[in-house]
Amino acid sequence: MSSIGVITGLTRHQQSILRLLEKLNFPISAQNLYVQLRLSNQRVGLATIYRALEVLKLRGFVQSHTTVNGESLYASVQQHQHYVTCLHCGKSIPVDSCPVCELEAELKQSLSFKIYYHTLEFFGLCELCELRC
Amino acid sequence: MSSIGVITGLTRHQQSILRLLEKLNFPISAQNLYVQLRLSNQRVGLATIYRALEVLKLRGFVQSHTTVNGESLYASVQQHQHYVTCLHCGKSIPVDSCPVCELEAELKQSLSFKIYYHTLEFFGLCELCELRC
DNA sequence: GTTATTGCAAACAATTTGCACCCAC
DNA sequence: GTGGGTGCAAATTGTTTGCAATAAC
Repeated sequence: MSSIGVITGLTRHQQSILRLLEKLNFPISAQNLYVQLRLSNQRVGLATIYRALEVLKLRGFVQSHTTVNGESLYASVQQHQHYVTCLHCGKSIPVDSCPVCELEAELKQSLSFKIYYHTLEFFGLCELCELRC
Repeated sequence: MSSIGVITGLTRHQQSILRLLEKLNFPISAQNLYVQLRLSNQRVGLATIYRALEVLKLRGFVQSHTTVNGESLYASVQQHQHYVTCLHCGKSIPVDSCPVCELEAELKQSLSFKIYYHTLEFFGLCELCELRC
């Protein structure tokens, strides 16, 4: 399901942030989103971005996770991409397959929760850091 | 693999924090760990706890994730427990099965990363919040 | 006109850092 | 004694809040 196109009940900033996240194919921080939007000459405040991301998360359009250095990264749930991340240097590489979707379908049946999406991430050490540690 | 018992190269606080996390069967915040340790009359500073958790994460003994309200929770990787979490109220319920371990084994073979553990979480709305939203 | 949204700056809170002290070896 | 480990307090930083100005309808 693509969310591209106008979605009712979203403000203009919420719309443009969602568009941008859907266009990007990698997770991005709020601060970085702020820079991007200002560069494309949109007059927007950082607080608005945080408020918009909050709403988009609550509505199930956007997901976030926290990096090794404590920063939150945001991405469209459409991306549905998983990563292997190095605990030491933070380097991430994408993982192609996802064994979770089947289970997700089951849970949607069996639980009273309405499930929007899932996150899956592998952690370890990359080749370089393994040598260094 | 149980880590209970003395692990070489860990300081006393790192040891006791790891023990505590292994004894608890739920994720806990650093601040909360601080309270717990002080209650069991250990003289320890909050900074030490953050430093210890950092080391334990780097060594692959402990994993963390961020709650809906931006707080980091820490858990022993032994727990290997996944959750469905409500985006609105933050309520979490555990998920029994895990379809990921097989893929993890594959990745360990095919990637140059040394993988310690994975995180998997489902997000959505619980029954109550779905009605309220 | 009325109401929700926004930008800005100030406030907040979790986490990190600096540094003197302490403990282990 | 020497080195790393530690507690405390101060500093930092990502995020949130208060509020007047602005946009939406």
